[in-house]
Formats: sequence, structure tokens, C-alpha cells
Amino acid sequence: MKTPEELVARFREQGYKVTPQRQLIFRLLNGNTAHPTAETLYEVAAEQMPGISLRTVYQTLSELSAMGEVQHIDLGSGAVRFDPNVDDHHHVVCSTCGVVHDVYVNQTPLQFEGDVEGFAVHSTRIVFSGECAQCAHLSA
Amino acid sequence: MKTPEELVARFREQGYKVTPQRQLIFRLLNGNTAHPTAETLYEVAAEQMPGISLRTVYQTLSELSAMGEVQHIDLGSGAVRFDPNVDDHHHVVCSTCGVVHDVYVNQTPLQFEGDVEGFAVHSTRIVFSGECAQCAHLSA
DNA sequence: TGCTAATCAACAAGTCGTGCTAATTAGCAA
DNA sequence: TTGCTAATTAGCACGACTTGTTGATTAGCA
Repeated sequence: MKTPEELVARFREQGYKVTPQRQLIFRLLNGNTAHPTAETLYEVAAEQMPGISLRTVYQTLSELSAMGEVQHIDLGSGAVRFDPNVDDHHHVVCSTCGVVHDVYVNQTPLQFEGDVEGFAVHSTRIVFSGECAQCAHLSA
Repeated sequence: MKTPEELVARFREQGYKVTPQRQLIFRLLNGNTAHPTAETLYEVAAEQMPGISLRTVYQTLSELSAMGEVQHIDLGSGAVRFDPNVDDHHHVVCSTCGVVHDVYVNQTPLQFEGDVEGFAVHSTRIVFSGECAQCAHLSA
């Protein structure tokens, strides 16, 4: 994701207004590795700006997603999560605590076999599920 | 997935009753490569057995999933899909028409890098998105 | 300054899936 | 064959997540 300052410029270029709400969300996402949902981001935002609406958070996240500034990750665990890391990366997910981390896989592009003649791959998503070190210690 | 006959035996072993509804669902899933949702499976089932309820379809699919006889695949595209193929395989999804096909990736297990010391991977899911040959022809 | 987008509250709706209840049906073990 | 009990059904509701709408207010920015 671009820096909050760069996003301000991009929003202006696109004719979007740079509101305090949007700027707050830019800052909360910047360098955020927690893979927050719209809801959790809203909670943090509301602490700093009481009165901000969940609707606005959803709205701004959609805009950022459409602009390619955040990744939209759906792990099938309820809510969609947002990732300001838009590098070509993948995810590991702890089945126990739900924590998500970014990982890099360098064997890509992957080869596959199957009844899919002529399929043009545009993107590949890889999710590793298992147990994180923390949870392994707790259960031991 | 096991054959309908084997599933009948497994259900009996587990103390589950073998009802016509369940048997119908077994047959509809057997060899099914369409990755149906509960809803689409229900529609087909209802043609052959008017009166079957969507509730029962959900119920039976949950049982099969819990028994490991079908895979539960969530592509983030709305409803969960079910796959009677429980081999170690992955999926390609056409972004245009939504069709899903099974594919096999032989480079697994994949290596990755990231801040995930001590993470124990239990499973890996790979989804290739893009455009299928059909859709490519239509848009050309 | 003024146009217009953005925000907000409040409410609704849509999708997917599950929970509940009460009545009926029917599998299957003894 | 009987009888216990699970399964099914209809019908309704709810919960989570997300988006739509409306109408009033605020405020960005040319």
C-alpha cells in the first residue's frame, strides 16, 4: 500500500475528497500486518474518531480495494480481511487462534495438471493452514 | 468420496440411518465434478424427490464433510461448494463464469519465507484464478 | 463562496447457513 | 412385528456479514 500521504494525493487525483475519516483509515492500514476485518478496523478507528460509521469504513476499504491499494482476503472464516501488503505474497493461517501472516513462495508460477485446457491463470492464491508456534506451546 | 454403497455402509456403522434422502445425495455427489453448492444440489435433488428439504441437504452435506467424504471449498464467491474429490488437489476458477475445476500440483509441499517461525502446516490450499477457454473464446 | 461529494443515522434487505419447534415418518435393532 | 429413536419436514427466526437507501448535515476543494 502507498503511504497515507501518497494515498491522499491519489484520492485527490481521482476526484475523491480527502476527508479526516479516510485519512484515519489510511493511517490505520499503513504498515498494518494484522489483516484486520472491516469491523476490527472500525473499532480501532472509533477510538480515535468517535462517530465514524462502520459504513464509511466499508466504503473506504472498497475504494482502496478497487484502487488496488489493499488486498481483499477471504479465508472463509466469516468476515473478509484486508491486507495493505499488495506484493505477490500468500498467507499462513493458524486454525486455532486465527492469526494470519504474510509469506512469500518463490516456486511460483506453479504448474498444474488437470482437465483445464486453455485456462489462462491471472492470479494464484495459496493458503497454508496449521498451528502457529504460540498455539503449539499452549496446547503442549 | 466413497461410492454410494460404501457410504451406506459407513452411515450404518456410525449409527446414522440410511434414508432415501441421504442415498439420493450420495448418488448426486458420486463422480460429480461440478463443485455444487448446497443450493444447486438441492435443486437437482428436488427434481428427483419433490419434498426433500434444503435443510436436509445442508444436514447431509455437513455429515459427509465431517466424515471427510466431501471437501468443503470456500472460494469467497458466496456459497460454499462441495467437492466429492478428496484427493490432495487444488482448484482453478474462472473469474468470468465461475466454473471450478480440480487440478493437481506436484511441487507440493511448497516452501515459504516469512515471519512464521515454528508454524506447523497441516494443509495447503491453492486457487488459480483466471479465464477459462470457453470464456476466452466468447470474449474474443 | 458554492457546488457537490462525503458522512451520518437509521433502517432495510439480501445471502448463506443454522437453530428451534412440533408433528410426522420411517430406519433398524431386538 | 414391534417399538425406540432418529430423520425429515414446514415454518419461522436469527445471526453474521455486507450493501442499499434515504434524507439531512457537513465539509472538501476548485
